Amino acid sequence: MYAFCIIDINHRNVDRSFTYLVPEALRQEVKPGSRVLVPFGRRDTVRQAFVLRTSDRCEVPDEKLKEILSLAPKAKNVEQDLVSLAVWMRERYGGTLYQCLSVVLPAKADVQTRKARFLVLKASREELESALDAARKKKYYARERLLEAFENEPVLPYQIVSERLNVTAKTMKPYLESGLFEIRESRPRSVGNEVSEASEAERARTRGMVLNEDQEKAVKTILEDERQVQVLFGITGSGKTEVYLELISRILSEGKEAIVLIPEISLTYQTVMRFYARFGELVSVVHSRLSKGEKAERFDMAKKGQIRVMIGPRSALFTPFQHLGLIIIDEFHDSSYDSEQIPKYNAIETAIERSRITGSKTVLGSATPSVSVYRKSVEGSYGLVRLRNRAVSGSMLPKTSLTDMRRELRHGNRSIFSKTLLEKLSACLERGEQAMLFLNRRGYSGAVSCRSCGEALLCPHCSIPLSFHRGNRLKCHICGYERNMVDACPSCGSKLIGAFGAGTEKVEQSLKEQFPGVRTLRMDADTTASKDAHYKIIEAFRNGQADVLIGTQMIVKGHDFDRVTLVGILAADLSLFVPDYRSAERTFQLLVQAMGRAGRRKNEGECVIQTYNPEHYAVECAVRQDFEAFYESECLFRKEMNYPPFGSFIGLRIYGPDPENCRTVIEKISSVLRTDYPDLEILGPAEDGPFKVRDQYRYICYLKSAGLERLLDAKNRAENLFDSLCGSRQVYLSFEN
DNA sequence: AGCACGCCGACT
DNA sequence: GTCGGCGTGCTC
Repeated sequence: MYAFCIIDINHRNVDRSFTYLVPEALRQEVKPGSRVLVPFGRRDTVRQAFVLRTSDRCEVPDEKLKEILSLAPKAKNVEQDLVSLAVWMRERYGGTLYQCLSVVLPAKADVQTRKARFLVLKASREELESALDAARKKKYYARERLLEAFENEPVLPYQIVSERLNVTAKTMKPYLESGLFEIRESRPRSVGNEVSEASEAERARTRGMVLNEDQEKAVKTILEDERQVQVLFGITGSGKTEVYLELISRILSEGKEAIVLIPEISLTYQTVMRFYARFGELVSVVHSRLSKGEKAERFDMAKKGQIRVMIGPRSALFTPFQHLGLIIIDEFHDSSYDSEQIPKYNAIETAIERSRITGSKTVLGSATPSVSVYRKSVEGSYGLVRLRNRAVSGSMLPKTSLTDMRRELRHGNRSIFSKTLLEKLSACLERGEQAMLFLNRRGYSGAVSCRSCGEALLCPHCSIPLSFHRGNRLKCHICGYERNMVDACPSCGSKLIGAFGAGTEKVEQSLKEQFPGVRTLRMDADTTASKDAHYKIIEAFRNGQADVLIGTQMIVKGHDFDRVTLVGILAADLSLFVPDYRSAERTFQLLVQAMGRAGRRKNEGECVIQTYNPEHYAVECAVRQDFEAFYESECLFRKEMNYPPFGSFIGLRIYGPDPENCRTVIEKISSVLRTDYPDLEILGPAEDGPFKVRDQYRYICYLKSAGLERLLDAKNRAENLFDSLCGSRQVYLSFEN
């Protein structure tokens, strides 16, 4: 028996598996995940190693192999759990263990053991307001936040204040220097009774928060049900957060800790404040803008138990809590839970694995659950809890109308807006209410092509067409390459070249033509490039500085705007035909989320969905907000195609600057896999779409099978082959799910 | 990471 | 002639 081991040395040069013989006496105990001691190197120094997997076959000649010495005396601490998690991630998603470990384990470098700092408000409320008003003239826009923050609690952790989210220490500086605040090194409990009274009052208010019947039942079921994973399926506005808060509170009272994952985009100051109001300084936040040191510091506090609730996107999953009791993933269908970097891990799967290792519970919350997860709860392997009603009484789901743009075209309407949408927009603006227009394409229009020869203008670094933007510019939406618009076709010289389709820029322009004087804000990748832009646009819209917010999918996620009563979805089908088996699911989710933005409060909301595919089940079910019907139709399709959850697949991608090298490598790997894994369905290799991205040529090969296990076996084989085939040549390997 | 092999400058 | 610089490469 052979054991494939990772030596416990954090360095790329030794970050590959080494094969050891398993002595007879250890056969029972040596299994994937166990820690062993092995002789390593010329000197046979004794080192710890992690067993990745065992096998009765190996490609290294026996005479080179050494024997495992013994099991490592295992120190059962959280580090160990996280290492196991990294081992699991490496097995599941590929890459090197070094890469997985660096994602999972907090950066050891520059951990400053600074004391937590607290901001104490010294001034009266009036003084604060007038000082903030003065500062506002200098474009410091933190006013409302600060007022809100210090309303109930004159002492707040500096990190929470300075960090609503995009407001940096620099922005805070003028306030700090104003003398309004004092910074203290530790929580000033002795500052005065009024401090603790105020915070106590606030706590009491939220502690005694009354859950409605549905919420109460949800909490009870989630806590009492045996199953490790619980799906919380609640329509938009049904009050999932209250359920989270109550669950956390129960978990804390058992002496355990909780992690709350939220999509990066909805990590707003309000979200954090709701948790802070309930749990005070036990709550902390991590997010991508923190420096390594800041993040390490917070993780360190979590490890020591000074922090017991961690909120953050994806990476907060790796908070080194010692007594983890609960992982909550809000809006778990969100695509930000898929990492784009190697290891390309999925935070849902990884959270479930972490909670399995630690014996804690995972709660997956969404208004639009993914088909794969929902199926597990239908099957009964996950628990399912529903919130069927909106928590704010009186608020209801928007009245929705579907307009067929093919018909509009037949009636001579060639504009981006249907007649219905124009009428409703006009009425909405007249009432002085706000509207949101959603279009999943940025720029002015789409591809630029020649009407004479049909050639499209491609990005020189990526094999996709350039998009036309305002100011006669062409941009690549993958790599950001930019150039001026051409006046003749580079391939045939014809002057008949033009751009097709409409993007958010064109929507903005057309809207201004239709409604002169309308105040608009546009939010897409182009307007949110600078650091605080995202936040500024949202705030400006919230404060009523615009009538219409136009944007790509980033406007539909989680933001609550009280005064929005109309949502227009300009092209519901744009996301429908992207080559991904989940495109229908994504479209359904996007539509339901977008519709959920209307009528969040007492005003009744309306929604207009424009589409060229009104009969497609994703569109049709979204209009009726009928998740079950969508789920049934989608399952038929997935089953037919053997797509998840009815079958598994892994995409094996080889990429690099030289297409020939890549092709040779992927052909070699796929041919070996074909002979060694005749039971797997192997598609390709073929050029990936797009073939070239940032000057890297990409080939892909799909492995399909009923279960994941054989696929992971083949994946390991592919990695070993890849290592022996190309050491340091510029060819890279990654896996897609 | 460690450690060995290895090929060029100033020292007993 | 040899001690020692750290560049390169290997560790099952």
